[in-house]
Amino acid sequence: MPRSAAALSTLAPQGLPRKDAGLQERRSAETRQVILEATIRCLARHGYSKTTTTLVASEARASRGAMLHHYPTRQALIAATIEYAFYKRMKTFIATIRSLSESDRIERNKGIFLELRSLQSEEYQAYLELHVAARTDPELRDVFFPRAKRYDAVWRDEIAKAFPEWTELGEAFPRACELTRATLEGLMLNRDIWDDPANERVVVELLSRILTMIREGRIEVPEAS
Amino acid sequence: MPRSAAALSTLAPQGLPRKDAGLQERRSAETRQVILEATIRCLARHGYSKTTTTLVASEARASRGAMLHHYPTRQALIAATIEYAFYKRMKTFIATIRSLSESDRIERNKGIFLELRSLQSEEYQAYLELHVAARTDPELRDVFFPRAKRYDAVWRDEIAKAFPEWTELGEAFPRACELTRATLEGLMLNRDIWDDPANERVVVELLSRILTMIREGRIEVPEAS
DNA sequence: TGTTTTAGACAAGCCAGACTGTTTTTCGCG
DNA sequence: CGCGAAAAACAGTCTGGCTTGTCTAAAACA
Repeated sequence: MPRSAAALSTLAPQGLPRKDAGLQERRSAETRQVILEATIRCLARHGYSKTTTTLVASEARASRGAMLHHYPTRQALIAATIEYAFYKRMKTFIATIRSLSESDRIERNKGIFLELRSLQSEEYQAYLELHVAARTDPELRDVFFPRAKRYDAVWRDEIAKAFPEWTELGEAFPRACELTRATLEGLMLNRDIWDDPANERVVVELLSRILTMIREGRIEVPEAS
Repeated sequence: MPRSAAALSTLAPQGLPRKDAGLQERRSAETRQVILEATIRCLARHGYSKTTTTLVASEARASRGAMLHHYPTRQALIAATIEYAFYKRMKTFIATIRSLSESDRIERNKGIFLELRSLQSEEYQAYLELHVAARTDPELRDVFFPRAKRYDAVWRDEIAKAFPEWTELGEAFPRACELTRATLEGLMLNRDIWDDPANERVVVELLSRILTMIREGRIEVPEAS
């Protein structure tokens, strides 16, 4: 199976548990994973600035010394978490997409609902925290945005593979994807404020109809000028 | 002119400069405004957690003592900034909407582009910082969300007044508004990552076409179940 | 034994809020 | 009109708490 350069498999995080490995290495990798999971939880629940090395260690039930052994600085911890969080979210998202029946995927646009669910995961919450923090924190900026752009490329690539029937639409497809993601992310962002599940469902349903109409050519997507 | 309970005028922030007032009160109000502007700048440029009282004071060219005189705690400062930032952004947005020609407003959906520009203001950047921080900071949460919900009501009310020709669509109009805002906010959120002005324009143009089709009844908006 | 992992203490730095002192404005009252 | 006290605005210091990264030492493992 030929893989594009931006495939998900090209960026599996390093240093995580593998079956084949000495006892020590396995133990070490396990600790690292526990720490990364704890970091995601802290980011999602307490925000970026309150995700201190102390808090992460306690959340991971590890000593601070142990943590700083695996991730010498907070930066290193955050960098590893960025990769881990994105990879984990993307992997389950893709897997779920692949498990859809053809009619669910094509006619009922179930992908939207999966994306919406993916945006509710702790991994995305953590990702959003990092994203917003990166806008104003120069150090984090350098760590976050290059990775975020790579992940975006992976996302587009995997989506294209998962929805082959859209490809004949050409540029209309990526634009539809951007529209979808922007809308869903915006919807999630305002969720606590609008606070109306019924209306939210209607908007998502509306988006679904719009996508169908785009696919059927009943809404024309403009070309870049 | 009868005003609805949620009109913008109902929540003009207190304690800001007025022409009629004693010298002391005027001076005081001026200082407060300078401080609030500085806070917005700090939030937009450095983020919530780095917006310290010290930084704000220096940005406002005021002493820390002066600042703590007007806003005894950081909480108080933030609360005042929330109100000020929203009011300021909303006011210029509404004013710009009102200045549109009828054809720009109705046929060309210029409102979308104004909203998009509004989302690029420092006031919105600050607002986003506060919003995201409020999700994880319990104290800020109590201060932010009640206000944010009030502002949302104001926004809906003012939009309804500014686009009278949509009202006959009934519930389709607020849903279209939510779709628009979600999409534009999501677009702004991903701006640094997607980083492609041409594509962004296309998506906005697509959104514009969608809105036109909704208004003309060519896209049916589902009802809440 | 030698290396990896875990544990915990320490110093340096920063921030919020409390505090004291200073200057400017207001206003009552002769 | 003008003087003096009260109040408001402004300035800057101090302390306690928290965080980070470093460092030493012990424990687990190969």
